[in-house]
Amino acid sequence: MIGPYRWRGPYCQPWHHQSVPELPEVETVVRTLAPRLTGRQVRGVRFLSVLAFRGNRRRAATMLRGRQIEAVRRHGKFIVFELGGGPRMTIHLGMTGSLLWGGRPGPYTRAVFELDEGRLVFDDPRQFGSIEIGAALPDRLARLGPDAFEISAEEFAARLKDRRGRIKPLLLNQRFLRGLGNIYTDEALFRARIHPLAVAARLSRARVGRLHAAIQEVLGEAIASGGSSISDYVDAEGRRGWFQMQHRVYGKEGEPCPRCGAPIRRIVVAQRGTHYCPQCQRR
DNA sequence: ATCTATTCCTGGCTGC
DNA sequence: TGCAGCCAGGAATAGA
Repeated sequence: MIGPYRWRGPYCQPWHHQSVPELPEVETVVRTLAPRLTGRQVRGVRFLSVLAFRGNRRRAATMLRGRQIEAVRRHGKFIVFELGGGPRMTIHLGMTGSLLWGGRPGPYTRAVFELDEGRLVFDDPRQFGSIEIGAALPDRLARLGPDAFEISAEEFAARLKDRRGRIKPLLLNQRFLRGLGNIYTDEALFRARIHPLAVAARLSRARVGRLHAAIQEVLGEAIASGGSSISDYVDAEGRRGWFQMQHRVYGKEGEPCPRCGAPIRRIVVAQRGTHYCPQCQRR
């Protein structure tokens, strides 16, 4: 992995030091890649794994060949490639996906895009990521909720108002709000001092406001720390920016809460490891 | 609407 | 030391 660590595959550190690509990581990838990819022409595509692309790979390669990349943007956790005169392509990084500009294909490379200038390599050891092309795509993207980093406090409150589910599963639901994943959800709930199992509709106006602010704060800080090392990010060396965010609760079970000192607790919510301070985040 | 369980995958960790 | 088994989770899906 990255920074002070030598590349020995993506799992040199325990999980709680790992950043799964969520909104800020995808945003960083897009900001890095957009200026390099925009205007480039796809010369050819190789899919090195059956799982990387669900569908007819040969047809997909034909559809992509010769297309110009007109724009690269983020939609929630999806990376959207606007291709001239053709359907869109999306890449989702899943759990362990990464896109490397000019990278060399390695043991976990699932797809290689050869461009008129340069090359884009999609690595994904666990293969939870996916590449999609086709007509159904705009629909699928449109079904997602508003962007977690763009939604206003008013709209956020309005959307929460009649939801009877627990707050954490709701925040993870991409059709409710797009972009948050397990880690930043825990971090935002901690900052807002809200219990992950609190019923969404029953949160006070003040708490909803705090939660909205906490989400913006956490995502903003993470993007800023990712952005600060963008130039490093691009060389195959890595994802340094992804690890600069300091987690306060995620992966810190048993460690003292940075606010009150009580030991951080870990429970399972919606089949996800969930970290919170039982003292600061009351039900 | 909301909840739970299951599936996909693999490296690293645990425990015997 | 070796190795089986478990664990992590984004998202789709099925079923309650």
